[in-house]
Amino acid sequence: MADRQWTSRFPGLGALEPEITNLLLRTSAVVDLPAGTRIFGPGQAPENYLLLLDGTVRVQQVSENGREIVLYRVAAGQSCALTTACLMGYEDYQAEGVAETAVTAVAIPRATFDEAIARSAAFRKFVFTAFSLNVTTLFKLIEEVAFSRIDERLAQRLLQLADPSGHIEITHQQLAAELGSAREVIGRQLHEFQRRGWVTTSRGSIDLANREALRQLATAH
Amino acid sequence: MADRQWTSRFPGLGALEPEITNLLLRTSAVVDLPAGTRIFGPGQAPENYLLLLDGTVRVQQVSENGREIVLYRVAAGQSCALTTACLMGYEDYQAEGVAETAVTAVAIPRATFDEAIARSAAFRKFVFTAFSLNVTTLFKLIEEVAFSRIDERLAQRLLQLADPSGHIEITHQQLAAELGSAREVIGRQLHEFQRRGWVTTSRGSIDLANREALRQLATAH
DNA sequence: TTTTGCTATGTGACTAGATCACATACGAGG
DNA sequence: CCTCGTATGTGATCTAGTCACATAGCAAAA
Repeated sequence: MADRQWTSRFPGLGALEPEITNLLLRTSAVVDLPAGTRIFGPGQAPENYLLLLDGTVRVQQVSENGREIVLYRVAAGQSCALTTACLMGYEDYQAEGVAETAVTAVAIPRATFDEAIARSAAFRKFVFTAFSLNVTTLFKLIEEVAFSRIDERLAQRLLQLADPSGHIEITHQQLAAELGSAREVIGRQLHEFQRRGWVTTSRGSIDLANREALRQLATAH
Repeated sequence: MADRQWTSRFPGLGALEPEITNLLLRTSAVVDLPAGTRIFGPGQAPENYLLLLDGTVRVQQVSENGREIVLYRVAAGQSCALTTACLMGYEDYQAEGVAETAVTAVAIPRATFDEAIARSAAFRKFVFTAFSLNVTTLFKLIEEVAFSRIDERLAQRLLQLADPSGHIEITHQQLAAELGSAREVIGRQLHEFQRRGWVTTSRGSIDLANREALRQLATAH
């Protein structure tokens, strides 16, 4: 099957040494996970290094008092950098990873991962670059949470979550959990967006009516 | 001089392969940086992997509109994980690192770093563990910024910054930059702490008068 | 069809924190 | 003692989060 050749689907893995490619293809499994699967979380350390072939994984932080904030998403063609961190440092993170859609992923066992890291400069570069990119997004997130207005962050997130037709299936509560805010706040902001004609809302979904206006607000500083 | 043997001052580097230890000792320089030195920042990528022998480095995020927040500190005996990230991913971070005190550090050139990573499992583990630990602190920071009260965060930071006698040389403005808050807010909180007899303040410095009370507030959730 | 019940959303009052515009106060150097 | 830069104090106002509770949409059961 085509998945035998999955290494070619990751730009950084194209130039891999042949014996490393073979090692990866031989010892890794391609797995399918249904939407909603909890991939890792507190008390559930990931056992494999995951490369996403299809679908998206949402990584979120849940605080003691039940409040949530989405840290980042992992899309097809990316590796789950947090998984990396866990494998590297044997750290038990508080964050959890959830399959947001049905997910197809390559699961590289730790032993293979360690061996590939040890033997291949190209593989190291691939892993580190992915990891490093993610730290950058965390820095941006800290800055946004600390200094950005909630309406800007909401506009930005709506644009990010919308499908090509501008539709989003999401509740106010879920949007609040995206941004680490509160349901009422999101509701009021959406109300204002609707008043301005930028979105239309209905129970459980939102449609973008004026992406340009939202984009302008999102990039306003 | 004693610094020839600096590898022994990092627990994770004690069990290093002898030829790797030699490589590190041979090609790395021990450098002294005065307090206030900007070690890396936007447009100033670090050229070496730094291991701190003495002093502390403050890593902070500065936003476009000039607001600041301290991301973490690197203390003696630790490596600068962000430097790591830069070396790994060739990413240009927005964050900047500043020597908070006079700093003595080992500067490992990139070539040596790459070689040690390639050849030594122990060195990899040392680097990755340090990096991974730091991601954990970033997650905690995100949670605190998003969900914690400013008085709790201030109490926590005062305890962290105080010297053994409970004294801190710092202005309200600097404390605000520590926490990503505003000077007036810090001033009002300190006023309240003082009213309760937990601290005494004077121009440019603070003294802790009741650490236990501060600790209790800091760990309240 | 009507009822029931769960979930989503709306709303006002209140609190916390950030922002703005100033007013003072301190302390080193002239 | 005076001056000036920096640090701190303060009220008004705005934004966002919290709390308590009301209402609305929708689907399954009666």
